[in-house]
Amino acid sequence: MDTHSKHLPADQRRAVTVEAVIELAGSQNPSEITTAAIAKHMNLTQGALFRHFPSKEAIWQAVMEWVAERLLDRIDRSAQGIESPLAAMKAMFMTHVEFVAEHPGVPRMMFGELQRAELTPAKRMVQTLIQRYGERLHQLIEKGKASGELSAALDNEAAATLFIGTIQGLVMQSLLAGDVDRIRRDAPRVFEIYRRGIGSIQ
Amino acid sequence: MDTHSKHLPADQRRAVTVEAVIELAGSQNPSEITTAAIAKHMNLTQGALFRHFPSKEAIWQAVMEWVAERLLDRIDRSAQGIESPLAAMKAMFMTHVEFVAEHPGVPRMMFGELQRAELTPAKRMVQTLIQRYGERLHQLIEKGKASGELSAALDNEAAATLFIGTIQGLVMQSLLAGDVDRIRRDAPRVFEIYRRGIGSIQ
DNA sequence: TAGAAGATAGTAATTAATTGCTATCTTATT
DNA sequence: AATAAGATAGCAATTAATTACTATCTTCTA
Repeated sequence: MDTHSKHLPADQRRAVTVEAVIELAGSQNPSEITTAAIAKHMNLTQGALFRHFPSKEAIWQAVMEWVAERLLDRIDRSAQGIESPLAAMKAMFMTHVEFVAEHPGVPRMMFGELQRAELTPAKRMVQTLIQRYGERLHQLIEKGKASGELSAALDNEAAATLFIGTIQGLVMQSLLAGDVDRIRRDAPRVFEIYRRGIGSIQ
Repeated sequence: MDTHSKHLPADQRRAVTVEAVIELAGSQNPSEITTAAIAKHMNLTQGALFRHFPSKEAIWQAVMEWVAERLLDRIDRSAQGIESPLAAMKAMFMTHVEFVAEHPGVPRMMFGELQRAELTPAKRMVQTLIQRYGERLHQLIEKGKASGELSAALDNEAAATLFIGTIQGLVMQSLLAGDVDRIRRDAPRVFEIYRRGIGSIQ
């Protein structure tokens, strides 16, 4: 890779663009990322971006597709082959946290996208991502109840909400502290409380 | 209120402005609220706003001051006189949730402000608000450990992070569902899991 | 296989629209 | 009448998108 030719095939250029946005979102407010900033970060002129995307909105959609694909794939693989539902949930949690620590702009972009009044393609993508995420959680929770690892009286929806909220809380703390690595350090400690909250035994 | 006179004293006009922003943030992306939209929502011309605020940044600072003042006051009063630390925490939680349900734009503005790269006055205000919020939590947690209501092995910081994250998760769910009232309905269910997570007994 | 022809990708400059802010004039209140 | 508050109109800067032109790569034919 890194052929020093400035000309890249369209699909590669699109991939580089997505990566550029995700990198930028790690260090600045996602809603303030301009097409000029994106282009500059990838050593391209602003106008050239529109050779590969019809609009800025389309860029954001591509970014969210990238996120949804990668995140779901990674959490699926992390839980695979783990017999205990609780252990699988912890693996999912840690993998998600690792993903977020690698790409701190991602959760902030997602939250920002959800805020939009209009139902943009990117927002719809975030919605289906979280929906699919929730399906994974519900399956594990049900399995956990059946195996007795999770409290039989557990409220499934609330447990799923709190699972995701826990990560959101970690993101918020890292924003407060201005320290991304804090997420990795705090994640196991916070999950331990969550685990006690949903588990059947102490 | 609602004196139909168009001329308002400066302090009242500032108060109305803050309320307008908070209302708008409840139904649209806070980062996309323009001074023109604020003015329109309060039946004023855009330029007139700058008679009362030196800059847009100053408006946001005023909003955050309003939020910090009200929120801290309400959670303080809600916990006052409650002997049990756990019960006090629940009261705080429910009061906070009620505040958020009344002003759904508030948590989204706060999160959005934390994302900014620059340290704006509004961002600084959010930081101190959350810091003070954390102090309240730490006190209650310590008291809860002493009284035996909370697990002695509980990780204070993690418990505080999760407390706020829990609310953030509820906000996210309401954004997904496009239904603010959902927050009120889900809050007790989610808190119950949190309570199990930090409590000493089942 | 050489090279013309076409397709693809990039540049630089420009445009239309938006936005925060200001200067000037008008109206209302006390 | 004096002053505070608001309306109107406009400026300067920013931003997404477009356009005319150029550079580079690919493919097909002689």
